[in-house]
Amino acid sequence: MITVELIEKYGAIKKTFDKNDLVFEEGNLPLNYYQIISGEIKMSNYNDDGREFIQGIFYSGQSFGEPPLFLNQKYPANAIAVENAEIFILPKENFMKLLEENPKVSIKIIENLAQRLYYKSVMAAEISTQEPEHRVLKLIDHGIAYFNFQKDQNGYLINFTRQQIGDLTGLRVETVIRTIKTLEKKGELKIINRKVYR
Amino acid sequence: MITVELIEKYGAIKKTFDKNDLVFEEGNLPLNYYQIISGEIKMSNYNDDGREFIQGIFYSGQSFGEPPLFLNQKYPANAIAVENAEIFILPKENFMKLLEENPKVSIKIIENLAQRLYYKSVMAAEISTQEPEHRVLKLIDHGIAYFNFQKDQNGYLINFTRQQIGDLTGLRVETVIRTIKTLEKKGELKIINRKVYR
DNA sequence: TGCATTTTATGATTAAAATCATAAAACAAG
DNA sequence: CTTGTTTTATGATTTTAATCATAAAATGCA
Repeated sequence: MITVELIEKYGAIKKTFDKNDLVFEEGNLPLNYYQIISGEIKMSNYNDDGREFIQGIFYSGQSFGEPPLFLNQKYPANAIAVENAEIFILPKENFMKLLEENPKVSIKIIENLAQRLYYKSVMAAEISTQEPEHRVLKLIDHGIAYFNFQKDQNGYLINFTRQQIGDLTGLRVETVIRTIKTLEKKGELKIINRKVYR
Repeated sequence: MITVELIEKYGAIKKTFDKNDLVFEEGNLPLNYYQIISGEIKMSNYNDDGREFIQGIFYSGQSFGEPPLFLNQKYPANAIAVENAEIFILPKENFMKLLEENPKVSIKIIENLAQRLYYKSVMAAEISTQEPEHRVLKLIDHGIAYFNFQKDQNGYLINFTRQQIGDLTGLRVETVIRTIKTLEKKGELKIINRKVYR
């Protein structure tokens, strides 16, 4: 998103996070802009009985957690490292200064927020009105376009666990397992030693 | 929100829409920036068996439909006038020119997108993991802060129909009616001749 | 290499919201 | 004022995904 040169010029520091480390926590006020150098970060909520909902998964080069930063509101979700990660951390004031002095970065931020809003619009409609098969397929097809799924001779490898698919679509893991099997029977996707291809 | 002076300077035209008129349709490519002068617009989807999901409701002064405009993607939902409305329509090229030449407007757009992303994050988590009472209350409390609910001696008047609440939370109208009654019994809200107060 | 944990899997049962049916009250339009 | 439509309401029934229980396979790591 923001080039290494520019973000470092404004005083960003690099920080490493181990797997399962918390980057920030639901309810806290935002102090920084975060941009992933390497690794994988998920943003998620837990309801009262511990059930998780994954808001999104972010990869190298992507930023996350900006909306509350712009609004001075508390984080609505947690950010957790799914695997070891290295992240640029830029204090809010420096970030705002960077934006002011580099109007083109604003456009990048807008495009990024627009992309995420688009994803949320599509998935919100899916989750609230569509049945499991439709939801899972939509998530997978979105993932092919916007998450970093790799294509090989079997098609696109959907490298999410059944649990992750459930946490992204609001379904329980058993339902996802059964749904994926049904979708395979219908020829919508392939299962090759437990991995899902589309 | 772009000032009347500025938006007109860049060639926006005013257009009126009657109740139930379509402003744009799901699947079409965006050509314009839209900003409401007066009236009320809803963005919503219909699933295969006609069930509606309302993405958001927008009021005077607010803009809508920008994400696909920035991304050159098809609209993921329809925009429909809930009541007679007047809207500024600014062609994409003019809008982009306006943004380039007025960097402060970019910040406004960012804040607006951030706000909508925040709402979607909160509601997505609600819809996928919370039970009806929790969902309905969350929507109402969000509405008090961000939709234009009026306060009187009974509290905030939630001027949504039960059907609208259902379409915003992914619940059926009968479920909303029963849920609201339960919430009243629990003292979370008031029902005064069928109107809901909080 | 062995052991603990995670992931995938499947069957049986349950619970909760959707669906179906029906109607009264409120509101809007002519 | 009358009539048609929308909104709110309630009871009975059904459906579907969640839950519960259990286990094999795969993976991670000490």
